[in-house]
Amino acid sequence: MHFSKTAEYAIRVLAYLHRHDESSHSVNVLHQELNLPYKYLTKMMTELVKKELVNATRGREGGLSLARDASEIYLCDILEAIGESLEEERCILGFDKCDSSNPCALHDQWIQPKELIETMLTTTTLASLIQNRETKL
Amino acid sequence: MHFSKTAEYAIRVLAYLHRHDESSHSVNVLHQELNLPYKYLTKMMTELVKKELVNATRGREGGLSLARDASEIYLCDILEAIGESLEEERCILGFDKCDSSNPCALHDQWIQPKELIETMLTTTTLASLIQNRETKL
DNA sequence: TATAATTACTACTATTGAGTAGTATATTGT
DNA sequence: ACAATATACTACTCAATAGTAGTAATTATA
Repeated sequence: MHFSKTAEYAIRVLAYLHRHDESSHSVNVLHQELNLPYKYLTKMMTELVKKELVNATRGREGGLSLARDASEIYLCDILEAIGESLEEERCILGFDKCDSSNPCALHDQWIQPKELIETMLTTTTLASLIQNRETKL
Repeated sequence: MHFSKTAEYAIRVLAYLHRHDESSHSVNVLHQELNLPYKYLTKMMTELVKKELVNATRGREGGLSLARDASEIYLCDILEAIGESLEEERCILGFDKCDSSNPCALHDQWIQPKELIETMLTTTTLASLIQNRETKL
């Protein structure tokens, strides 16, 4: 019941790019500032570029920056981009079809936590993440 | 953001044992009734026996049954038994120390969903799972 | 006592997520 | 032009979860 490493990394990197959006940043800088594995990051960032969440410019003085306004990048967009969509329909016990008219044994108990998680992921933007105070990235 | 297969299987099996607690049931029966992989089940059940959630009797006419009253087996006990404890302290972004005085960027947003999940897992018992209506296992 | 039915044990294979290595390609400053 | 600094690509290794195979140990019943 937690995010994948990749999800952790992606959220932290994108939040960093927003918090320091005065310029672009190389993978090497992100690697050092956020203490994330360099090679793994390059791969992940290439993916985020393909999914059009991030702009990349090659060559000397190149680097990475957000492709959209931070107020328009939702956490669910990030998960989607790394191939971990919300799976809103997925049953908590793994059944193919599970709804209130044909529920699994855990259906009722899972409704509330599930909805809070979904609300959190679909309403939280990168911009809202860092507005109030200094937090760890 | 979902349970492991092992967690799904364990919850379903234990709920089944409760729902049909007039007798014990062999792994073979559980395998057929719940459509779970036989060999994988034997391994998992052996583990649940060691963790004293399940009683096993060997030999002909043997089988498996709940070791405690279903009203005293909480979902978090099941997760604990299969080696997936709640990790209440674990930070959603993976930081070692993360609390309200030194929060990660997602700390505030994660508090509510996290608490609802924990409440669900620490208050839901096997007995409460199946009391009202017929649900899928 | 032999047999069938059962759990328990040891040791594999398969798949996936995480991480590494090496190199090709692009861009900019000198 | 060239060197330095970037991203992009291909192909690995490593670790954990999921699942399989074979067999040993146990026990009730015929």
